[in-house]
Amino acid sequence: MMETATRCQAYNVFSQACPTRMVLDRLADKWSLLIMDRLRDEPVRFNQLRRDVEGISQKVLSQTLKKLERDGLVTRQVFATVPVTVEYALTALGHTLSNTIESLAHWAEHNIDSVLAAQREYDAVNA
Amino acid sequence: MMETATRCQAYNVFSQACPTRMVLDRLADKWSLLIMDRLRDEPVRFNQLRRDVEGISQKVLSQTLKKLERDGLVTRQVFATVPVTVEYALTALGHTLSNTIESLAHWAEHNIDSVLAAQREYDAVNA
DNA sequence: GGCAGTGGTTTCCTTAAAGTAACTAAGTTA
DNA sequence: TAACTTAGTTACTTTAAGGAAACCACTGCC
Repeated sequence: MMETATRCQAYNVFSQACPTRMVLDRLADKWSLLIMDRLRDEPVRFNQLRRDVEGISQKVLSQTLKKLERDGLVTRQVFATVPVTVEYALTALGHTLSNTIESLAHWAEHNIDSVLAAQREYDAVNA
Repeated sequence: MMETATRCQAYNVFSQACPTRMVLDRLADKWSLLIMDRLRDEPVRFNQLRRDVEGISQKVLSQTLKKLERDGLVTRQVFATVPVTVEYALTALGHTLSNTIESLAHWAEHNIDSVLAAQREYDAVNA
């Protein structure tokens, strides 16, 4: 039986049944955060997204967008132009999450040098 | 040739060579964020961590802790007790990151219901 | 001597995520 | 008519992550 979000919070985030952990699991893939970050400032079309998020394949982009749409984080809007235009954008819910994602990105930008230094030091000691 | 963090920031986070993306990649596994969240308030011993973070195996816990230690986010301290005690704790760097992790966890706690509702609606439409 | 507890490592296997490439469809241009 | 664009899907393969179980060393306890 699934616990409610409230119960989960009252117990612990580390429980397997906790929905919070489900969300964390969902975002912890290779591309979701990157895509949401790209959508932060403006709606972006499929192929533009594919060009901007370097290295992602058509298949995985499509899959990931579908998941994000299913989770209510992203909208998909089709325009009957020729060729057809499909625009992806963050929902209101998606925008509330993107603030956190941005702070994660900021952390990475500001601390990447410390992380790389730590890695070098660790590797030197554990040669 | 590896770009510097500054160059990366000036260009874009979405580039494959960007170190920021390396950090995002590293954190986007199944357990890292969860472990760091558990270490947030106090140092925790190996087996305690294993019991608290439900579902993680001994091997994966050990691997993940090593990665976090290598990245300079977690320290490992051995006490010569019997049986031996090994305590894991966040570094100063790790603490700066844990604030962001906490906000991610908060987001999940507050919005899980919206996400689940969106999923139900999506599944109903795409039956 | 044998079991318990600590904190791991090693091996083997399964599974899920991701990559590659080819294919579709609709319409526009040359 | 053939090629190009958009936005995908499908089939197949590869890779990486994770899980299961057994093993190690150390020592105290009974």
